[in-house]
Order: sequence, then C-alpha cells, then structure tokens
Amino acid sequence: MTDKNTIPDSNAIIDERRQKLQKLRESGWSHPNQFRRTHLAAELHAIHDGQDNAGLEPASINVAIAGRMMLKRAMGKASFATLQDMSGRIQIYVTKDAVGEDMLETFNQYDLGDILGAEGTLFRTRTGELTVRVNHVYLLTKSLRPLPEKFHGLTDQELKYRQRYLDLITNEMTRKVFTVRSKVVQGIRNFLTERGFMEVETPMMHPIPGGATARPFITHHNALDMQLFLRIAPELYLKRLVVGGIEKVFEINRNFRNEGLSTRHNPEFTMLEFYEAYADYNDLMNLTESMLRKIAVETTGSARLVYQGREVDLESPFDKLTICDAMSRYHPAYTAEKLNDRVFVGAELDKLGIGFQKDDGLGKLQLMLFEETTEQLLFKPTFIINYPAEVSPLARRNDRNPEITDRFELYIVGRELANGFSELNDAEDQAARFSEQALQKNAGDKEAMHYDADYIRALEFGLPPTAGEGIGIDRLIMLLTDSPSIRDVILFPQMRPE
RNA sequence: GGGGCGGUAGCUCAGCGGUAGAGCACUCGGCUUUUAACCGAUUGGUCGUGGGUUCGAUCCCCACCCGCCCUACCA
Repeated sequence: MTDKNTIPDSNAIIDERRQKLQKLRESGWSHPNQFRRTHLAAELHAIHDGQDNAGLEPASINVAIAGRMMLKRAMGKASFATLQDMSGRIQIYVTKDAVGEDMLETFNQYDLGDILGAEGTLFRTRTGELTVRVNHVYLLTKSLRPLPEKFHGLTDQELKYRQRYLDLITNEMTRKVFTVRSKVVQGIRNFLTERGFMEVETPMMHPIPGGATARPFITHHNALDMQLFLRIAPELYLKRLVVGGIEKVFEINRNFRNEGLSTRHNPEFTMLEFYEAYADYNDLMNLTESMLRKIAVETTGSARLVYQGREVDLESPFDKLTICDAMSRYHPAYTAEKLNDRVFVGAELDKLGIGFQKDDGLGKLQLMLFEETTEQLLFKPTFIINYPAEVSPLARRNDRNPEITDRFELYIVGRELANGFSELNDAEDQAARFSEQALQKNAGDKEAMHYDADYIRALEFGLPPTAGEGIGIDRLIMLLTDSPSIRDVILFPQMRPE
C-alpha cells in the first residue's frame, strides 16, 4: 500500500459528513445495532398491493423498516425520503406533527446514503404510493461519502467493476444480474440433486494441474516446501470420486487459468462439472438440453431469450452436428468430399494463415478450420460432436472410429458453453495418452498435460463406464442476463491494481 | 502483442490555444402529500502523469499510466 491509499482522501462533502459524525459521537451516538425491522420493502408492497388509502390508513398498521436513504425531499415542516433495502424501495414521510420539531430537524441533517431505521404506520399518498408515516426514525449508520448522481447512477465501467458496492447501490440492473446468477446456481443445484447427484468440493490447489489444457497459476506451500498449482479443472478428482463409488457427482466452483483476459475470459471463472456412471455422452446432451431449458424458464420466465438483440431459442431441440456437417451447413462450399481431403483442408488453413504441423491428423485440421470459420456462427444452440482423439486426451474413443471420440461441445450465441464426453476408462489407453502429452510438454508445449500417476492408479482400480461434462457458469449467466462481457456477471472481476 | 475510443468537481457530462462550465450532490434560506420534488443563494477543480511546442496549454505534439471495446493468443 502506498501513502496515497492509506491516507483517507477528503473533499468538502466528506469533511462535512465527518463533522456531522463527530457531533453524533459527542451526543452519545455509537453505531447502534438494536433496531429490528418487521418487513422488507417488497413485502409491504406485496402484502398491501391493491389496498387503497381508505382501507389502509384507518387500520394503523405498524411496521419497522430499514435501509439506505436514496432520495430525500424536504419541505420545511415535513419530508419525504426513499429507503432502499435488499428487496427494493419504500417511501417514508416524516412530519413535524408526528415526530416533533427536534426529530424532524435531526432527520433533516441525515444525508443521502445514510442507513436509517424507521417505525410508523402505512398509508397511501394522493398519488397512490405506499408510504410509512414515521413516528420514530433512527440513524443506524452514517455514510461519509456522497453517493453517485441519483438519476444516472454509476456509469463509468471501471468504477462499476472496482467499486461494485456502489454499482449495486445505484444500479438496479446490476442487482438483477447477480440475483439471476444466484438463482441459476441454485436452480442447477436443485436440478442435479433431484436427479440423485451429490455435490462435492475437490482441491483448488493441485500438485499436478490436470483435466484441461491451459497454463496454470503457480504457488508455493511453505511447510511442505512444494510447488502447487491453482486448479485449471476439477475433472481428474471428480473421476477419482466416481472410482470411489460416488456414481453421480458434481462440483460448482472456481477454475484458474493463467491466460488472457477478454469479454469472455476472466482468470478465475466458475465451472459446473458433473459425472454420471452408466451413462454416455448422448445421455449428457439430453440432460444438458433439459437443464438449460428449465433454468432459463425458472430465472428469466422463458426459454426464448434475446441476446444482444437476437433471439435465442432454447425451447426447440438443439442442433446436433459433426464438425464437418457444421462447416458444410454454414459454408456450403465446404462439401463433405472436400473436407475429407487433407490437401484441401490444409490449403484452406494456409489461406487463412493458420499454422499446423505436418503430422497433425485430418481430424485436428478439420477442427482448426471449424474453429476459424464456423464456431462464431453457431448462434443457435448446437452440439458439435465427433472430436478427434488427438485433441481429446481424456475422452473415450468412438466404437466405430477410434480416431474420434464420443465427445461434444455445446455452442450458443457463437460461444462455447459446455464440453462433455464419455469418459476414457481404459487405464492403459489413458496411460499411453498421458505419455504422449508428456512428450509434447517436454518438447515445449506449455499447455500439454502432465502425466498424473495417481490418476492412472485410480483408473486401474476401475472407473465404471461414465460420462462427464463441464458448463461455464459465467458464460451461461451472460446468456441469461443479456450481458455483453464476462465482467458484468462476476462481482469482482480481475483488474489491474489502482 | 496490434488497433480504436476515453480519463475535466464526489457523480453524470460539456468545453478544446487566452486565468475552468452545467446538472445532481453538499452548505444556507423558503415550502406539511412530494417522488429525478420545487424556488432562491452559495460552495466545490494540480482538467490521468511527465516532458515538449508557445508570450500563454485542459486544448497541439511526444512518452507513460489507467480503463472500455475490437483483434490476436488461449479452452
């Protein structure tokens, strides 16, 4: 920390409020914590919805509410103010007649942003707004800093990310996004546990990073004097659990990848991974489709969404295409015949300036061409299937064609959302594929996988036939909240230090 | 890594060679059904940082820092 960060900055407004706080302290006020509320704002609106003032005011319904004062309208001998709690907003009305001159004067000293508690009775104003006629109002927390402009709120993207608390105070849309996020995660938990899956937590610190091809963050454990890696995926641990007999298992947690930042990448991101024994990748595609459909309806009210102005239909059956079929559909010039001609595919990659190795298989070249030309066009939900074995070191080979695997990726709005496959449970095949990855790592490929001997040992005890999948939660939230950047759906996205 | 745009009052923004502006917020005064309350009067700035050009720079030039977007890399 530099001096700049430890010396409290000040301006006329902050100085003024510090003086108010000082006077409060001198009067014996000391951040009281005995106020208890009876209702949230939204509860009061819900309970008394449709009730007019003739039915409301004579009933003298006592309520106690608390929240941050967001607006204030003082009129000499009476004041209106708007309090905001986690559920929404409600208006209070403080009058000299009801609270006396002293309390009104005290109330008028309170600032926007202060946390207040208020007791009183309900009525409706002549414009019909449900309001608490206050007979006691308490200052619970003094706010020393002025809030952002009351109408526009906080719009500066940098400040929204760095000071998310301010963004949450002032922008209802931001609160909505994270409310939806919470509901989505809860909905996924319910969906899976209802189907007999068990939620677990596996290590975040791995002696050997595995389960994906990505560069890891490296850290060090002092007492053990050993290098550790923040996990890039939980996959190998979850499959160890399936070996252990937890036949339906899932984890929702953070992965860390030491790679670039973008609107679709944050170095730490949330992944759902789940594994089901005695199931294959077709079962997972079915499960994924019904889960996404259900979650969309639960959290947005519909399986027909709009993302950045375009309709996304999660209601109709998703497309299911092989890598080559997808290219042929979106680029009719790429006929099946041409795509199976290694010379043609290689020439296309050359034309696009994409480098490849002489010993890369046709399947890998097709995948590279697909990623360059077609991936971003898959706006409509589409399962892409038949991934080549050479880029799928943890997936089961296809029974009819050992060059490809029983694997899929799900694309929606041109982005990868999920990746799943029938698991490779042949311990000897897995050992051979690890060896191959280890060779590539020694040859300088920073992303090739390590040889994980304990994982092989686990497989040697026997992994039942299993299928597993990962779903990027942040990207799912982006889709469901119509957010253009992953930073909009992560409360505290990675930023450079101030 | 490359490109584009941006950084001016606490916040939202205007100004773009001649000593810094508005709205909101703050302070003071008025107002007992307002609601982005209103009316009146104030207060508030190292114009991202450092160089340069100029009689004079917030404005032009260079470098740097920070951010957003695109692109590249990357599951």
